[in-house]
Amino acid sequence: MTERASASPYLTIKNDLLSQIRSGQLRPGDAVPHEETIAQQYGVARATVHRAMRELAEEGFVERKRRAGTRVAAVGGRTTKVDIALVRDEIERTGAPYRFKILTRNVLVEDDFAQRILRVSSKQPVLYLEILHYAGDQPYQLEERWINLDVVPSAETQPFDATNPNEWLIATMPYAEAEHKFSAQNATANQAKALALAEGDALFVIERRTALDAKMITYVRMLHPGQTYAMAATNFSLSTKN
Amino acid sequence: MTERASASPYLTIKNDLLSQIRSGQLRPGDAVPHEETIAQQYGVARATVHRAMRELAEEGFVERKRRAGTRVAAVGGRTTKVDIALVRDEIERTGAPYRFKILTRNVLVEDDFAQRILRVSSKQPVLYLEILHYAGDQPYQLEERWINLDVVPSAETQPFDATNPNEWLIATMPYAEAEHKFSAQNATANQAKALALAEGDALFVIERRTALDAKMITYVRMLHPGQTYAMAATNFSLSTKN
DNA sequence: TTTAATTTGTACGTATGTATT
DNA sequence: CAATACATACGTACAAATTAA
Repeated sequence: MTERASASPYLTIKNDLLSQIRSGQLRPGDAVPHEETIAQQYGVARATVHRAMRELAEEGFVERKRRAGTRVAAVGGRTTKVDIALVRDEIERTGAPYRFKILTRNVLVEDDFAQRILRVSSKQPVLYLEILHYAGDQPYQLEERWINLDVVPSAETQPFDATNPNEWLIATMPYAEAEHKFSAQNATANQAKALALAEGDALFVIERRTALDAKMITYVRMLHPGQTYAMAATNFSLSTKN
Repeated sequence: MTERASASPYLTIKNDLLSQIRSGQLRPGDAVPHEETIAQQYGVARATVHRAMRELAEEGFVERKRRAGTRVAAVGGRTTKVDIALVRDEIERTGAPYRFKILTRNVLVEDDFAQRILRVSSKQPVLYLEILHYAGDQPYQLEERWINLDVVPSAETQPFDATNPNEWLIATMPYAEAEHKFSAQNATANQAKALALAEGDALFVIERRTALDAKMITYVRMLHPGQTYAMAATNFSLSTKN
């Protein structure tokens, strides 16, 4: 009930192999026939088979080695993809109106934590912000953000009234590299108050460090009520489209 | 300071474009030259350029439409990859010896929650397990697992003494499809006791539903102390190897 | 509405490079 | 050192989608 309409030959081959792997006809460790062999079976060029196999390898289903050939991968852990959407999109997708409020805003100099996390020297100023994002009247996310003013000096005078800091930063430095971490924390008194929770309630925390050219741009903690928030991982699956 | 040793032409092109996007020479919405144009610039075949562009599109950096051409993607949210390793691997990687203990084991019939979560009818039995995974003497993960005995009847008589249920299931049904969810919860009294925490402490929870051919195989909750556990997301980045 | 032009998407067959046995 | 099987590349061809005339 899965594989239908396999338009292009390379997708047909890819899906056929995937079915065999899933159904257990091909078990982990088993050898997959050579590209040339498969090409002849299907009456296609080797390049076509190659593409199917390359994608299966990228998605972790098979392992390929020159001379040794292709084998079904030993399973082990799983890899999933996670989308970290813009808060605004996330909220608006639920139908609720989005708004945000800046709770705290100040420039830190000689602040130990800021210096360490943004890897700046003691003289360099860092902008610290606390922002609360609402879904309608419900607090949805509390954002704690540090911005390296050495790299983005214009942030210091930005009003952040129409556009929130995250979206402003993205517009300013679109393709910086990001690194994420997920964890769980008990809400501090302050955090609980902002999010309308009780102190100690579990928070789902996303941390992000953003850098460009080895220079840290910003570090942000996004805190969500653990009861209501859950992050779904889109599962690697059968190759439907392309 | 990133692109060096760009072996193959297609990687050279891919990295060059990526640098231009990151540096801001190409901004979101900007048009990228046609494959043919780039091919001539680099003196390569169009297929070579095509591969570079296709991968950039897969990774979300550009958007391509026939006839309309290729443009740098409007940024929006970010996508990261998350590895959910086997507990044993995760623990052994820290250097600590791994062991596990089955705390609870019973067969549920007519259990509302089990029926709903595994989508089974009221007559079908479900195996319920609570397993504690240790890193040395420290409890590392509390696992709550439901197994659909209709699909995997042999689980009922499995001793699970040498191999833990997760690894046994993977060996039995290697390439089932999985769906993950991450969240934060406060520890119940029982959970806290098992994990040597205080009641109410924040837990980082990974939930997984595994299915094969539209039949649910197992549902599992993996609970971790929020203080010590953190999940890192490997960031999509500059195309280094292949 | 139909038709043509453009640009990406896939495929073919061949050739050569490269890691591994 | 040779043989093997994957990895990349070339040039050409045609299909499919989309825009413009």
